[in-house]
Amino acid sequence: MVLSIYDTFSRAPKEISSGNGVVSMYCCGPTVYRDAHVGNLRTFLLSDLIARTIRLSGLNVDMVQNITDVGHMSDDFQEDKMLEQSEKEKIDPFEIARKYEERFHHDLSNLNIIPAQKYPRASESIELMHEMISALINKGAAYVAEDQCVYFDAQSFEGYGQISGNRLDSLKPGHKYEFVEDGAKKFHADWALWKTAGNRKEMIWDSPWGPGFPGWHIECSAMSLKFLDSHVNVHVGGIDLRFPHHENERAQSNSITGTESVDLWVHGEHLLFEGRKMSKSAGNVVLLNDVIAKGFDPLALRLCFLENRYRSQMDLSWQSIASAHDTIKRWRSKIAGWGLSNSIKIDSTILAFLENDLETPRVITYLRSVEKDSNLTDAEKSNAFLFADQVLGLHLSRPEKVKALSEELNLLLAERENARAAKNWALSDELRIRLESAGLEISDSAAGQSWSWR
RNA sequence: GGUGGAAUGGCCGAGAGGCGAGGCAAGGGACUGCAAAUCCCUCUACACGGGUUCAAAUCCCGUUUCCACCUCCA
Repeated sequence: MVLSIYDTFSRAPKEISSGNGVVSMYCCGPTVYRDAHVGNLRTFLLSDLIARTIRLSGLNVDMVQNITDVGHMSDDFQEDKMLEQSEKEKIDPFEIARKYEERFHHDLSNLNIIPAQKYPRASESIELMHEMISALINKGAAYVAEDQCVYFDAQSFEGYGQISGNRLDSLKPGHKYEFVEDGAKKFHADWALWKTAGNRKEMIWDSPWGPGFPGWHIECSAMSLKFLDSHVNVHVGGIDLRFPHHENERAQSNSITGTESVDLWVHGEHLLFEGRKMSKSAGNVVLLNDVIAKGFDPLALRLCFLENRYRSQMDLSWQSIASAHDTIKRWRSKIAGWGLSNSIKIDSTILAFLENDLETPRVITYLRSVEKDSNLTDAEKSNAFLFADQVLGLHLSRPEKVKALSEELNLLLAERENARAAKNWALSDELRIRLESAGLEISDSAAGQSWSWR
């Protein structure tokens, strides 16, 4: 068996394909002008789940994720997101890019996401894009307009819109935004491959069409074809990218290769936070660092995502993160008690759930039932959890990290032990409150007082 | 207007023709000096109207509501 995933293009589950036992994957990466929020991270986790499941089935994965550090325009179409942020922070745009790129990798690591093989940067792939744009012009799929920009000719690509279901003739120009007819494009659905510099002074490159900068969609085509040998087995991205980004990417890539360049399009649904879309204006943008700052294990967020289907919108809340945090803690402690084995046996039930369109919610439910099943031995329970954890990635075999206690807390603990020995309950309770507010969890049993970090 | 989804108990959410997931919250109990943690128990739902079927939350038709995308949002 191999993994089947729902394919947006054919609207049905489809088995993943591979060449020589290696599955090529491309995942649309971040635009590094700000921190990734937990919604972005959900999509990045999706590619990790796919890659881990593929590996569990015995195949290899070659994954590429781009870093967009130029060409992604702000909502008003006027300014590059990078330059806008550069203006705000008074830092060079490339420094901005490296800063947020670094933080992006840090977030991935905190979420226990296995790194891709390559993270090519748009700003370092300009030559690649030039080559592709030239090739598209030669094939008659793109044209240089009067405004010195190069546009893709949407009508040249038969089957434009098949991923999203949109049709060129029913796409209304400018429905969402006020449509500004600049006269340069031949058709309203055409998009820019290369934009002329105009007044722009930073982040511009020379090109056969004059100084300028690349459009957003061309980078993914250029990088995916270059670094994955002209064919992508699995393409991953957020649902919002289905149209127009992936539609345009497909048109570009297929025009170059003359074939269907992507086998399987996977889209992750969006995340709401406490019932609302995360947005700056709503003030409910949550970062992984916010989760960590509240004292939660970042992997609690991972568990929250795993408990929901990747294709469903989900509603995240602080309560669900807190609950996931406790669950992971309990599992780690139980697994430590059951004992770890150095050889993990295949659990075909779990594998079947995963290979059937990444049914991680079922895996979690199954694990909860294993946890409670008194007919299973400790070794069997431990094996089920550790097998699943190869994909779940919750570090379930890791003993709870023990932060060193400060001297002050040590003294308080000793003091409380004495108070308990003297049956001075009032003092003992008061000390417990102080210890708990410092983040400790105190438990008393016949064996005496013990503690752990919350 | 076009396109892609969704509607399940106080909340979050799996399930996709038959035997009522699970979690959180709440209430009760065990344990405890009292707690915390843990364990046990309780609480029972599928938007509306038709249809198909022995049987529908699940399939079909219609309605309503919600979300997303519509030309540079993960």
